[in-house]
Amino acid sequence: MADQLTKRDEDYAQWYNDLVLKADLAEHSDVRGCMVIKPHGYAIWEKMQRALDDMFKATGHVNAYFPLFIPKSYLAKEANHVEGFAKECAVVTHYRLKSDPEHGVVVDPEARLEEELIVRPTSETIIWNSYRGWIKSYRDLPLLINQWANVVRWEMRTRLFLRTAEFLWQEGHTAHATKGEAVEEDESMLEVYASFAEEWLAIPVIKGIKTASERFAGAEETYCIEALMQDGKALQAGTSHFLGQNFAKAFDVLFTTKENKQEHVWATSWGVSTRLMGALIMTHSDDNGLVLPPKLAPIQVAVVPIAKNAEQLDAIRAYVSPMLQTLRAKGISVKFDEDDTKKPGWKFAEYEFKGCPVRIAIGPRDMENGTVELARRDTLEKQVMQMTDLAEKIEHLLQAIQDNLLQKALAMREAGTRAVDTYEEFKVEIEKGGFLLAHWDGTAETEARVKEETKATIRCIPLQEDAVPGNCMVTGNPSARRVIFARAY
RNA sequence: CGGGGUGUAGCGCAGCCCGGUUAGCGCGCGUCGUUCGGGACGACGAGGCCGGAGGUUCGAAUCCUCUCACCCCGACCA
Repeated sequence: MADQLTKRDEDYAQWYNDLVLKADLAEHSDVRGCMVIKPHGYAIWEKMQRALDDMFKATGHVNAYFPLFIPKSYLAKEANHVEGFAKECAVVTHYRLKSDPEHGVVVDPEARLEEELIVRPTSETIIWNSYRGWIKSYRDLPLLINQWANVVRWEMRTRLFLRTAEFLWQEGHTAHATKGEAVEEDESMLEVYASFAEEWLAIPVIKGIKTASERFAGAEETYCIEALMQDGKALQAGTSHFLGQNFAKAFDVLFTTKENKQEHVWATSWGVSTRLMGALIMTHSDDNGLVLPPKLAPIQVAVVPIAKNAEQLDAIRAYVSPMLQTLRAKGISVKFDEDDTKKPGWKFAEYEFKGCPVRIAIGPRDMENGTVELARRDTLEKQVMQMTDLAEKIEHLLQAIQDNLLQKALAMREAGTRAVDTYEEFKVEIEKGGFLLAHWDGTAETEARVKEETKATIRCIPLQEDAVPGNCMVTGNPSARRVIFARAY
């Protein structure tokens, strides 16, 4: 892995950006830090949304929608929360424009809002303000709500999908009668994210908890899934926060227990964003462009006819149409690309850029032989195949590609994960990228020092039950278990 | 907010130092023809207030002043 990575490392950002553009997923907007998600990119996101939404529904959650604007006073109610987000909030101060002879259209100074509105960077505050009115009794609990929305965080520097000023996400906000139930919800949603990442995105992830310094602003515990990208950097792919009673207290959300006592409810919030698109792109792509797991590919099979004229095209269409019908009947999305303004070679390259898992080419030669030429995107292998039972073979092939991508990504992560025991060794190894498993004394001081000196952060304290005690690589003090260090996006 | 850089056709750039024909090139775009099993080729064509304002000069993309915008490196971050 190391070789493969260092090749790309220096201009990985450029490589990534070019790839997003070539694959026609998204582009930078003229609006500062914002992104235009193009149809191909959005189609992938929609597939993710649908899959996740089904998983949320299956675990008892329902969708709702809350306002984009948050009164400043709401945001301020939870001290840690506002402190964490204050530096990156877009603020609405006026509600009207007026025309001005000299400057065209200007903000009407008369129309200043009495209380500024914050464009939501996340929705805990506005949601908990509503929950106060919804939760009165233990009979109202648990409250399990998800929202699909956009949020705005005024980031200094942005990168397509990975960090944009506005991004799309889902945020779940739940309320529970007991701490145990809330923690259980956090863990179960983390599990949903982890299995979604592996089964759909074909990205293996490590489940863990964040250290205090990496924790969500306002949370008592932050659970996360962490993935390793091809350039050796880590990416936080999803989070699930145990909010304790912090928001219930800040917003006076009390319920009556069976014993007729008043208690604050326990809260969780959890989310994944369009950043998953970035994870998807960085995990599987190669130098020929995007590589999509079949389950998320808007077009799973592209069929390219090779015809010199309209008659040949008609013949090819007749030749393949039974197979196309069989594929479609199996729920496989197929595109028969008869655009005659593009040449076959152009289309081959284009479908590769866009990550289409399976491509089929059919020309006169195939019609004579009863064959097609089939190319798979993950391995770039091409083979001539008989038409017999082709639809079944393709169905299995799509599954095989899905599995292969996960295995490849897993192998990459395993190759990039190693244990280090001394800080000297750590400093050398961190330059090569990857996940470094090392002992840590549990203090914020040590964590900050490592970050300062090596740019590596503790990605998470893994949840796996394989804790072996040792001594901190920096201070030599006792450590309960190895944690995962990496440089991160 | 610090430190660097760039603004010339839809995109990517050259020209600027050393002022002087009608401002170029590649990609893309349009028409026609030949092509079509891995991003075809030829011919013709369309497209520019050279980021903006002021100045110097007979003459400014080019020199000077101011201004605006964007990009990169830091601080911040899902």
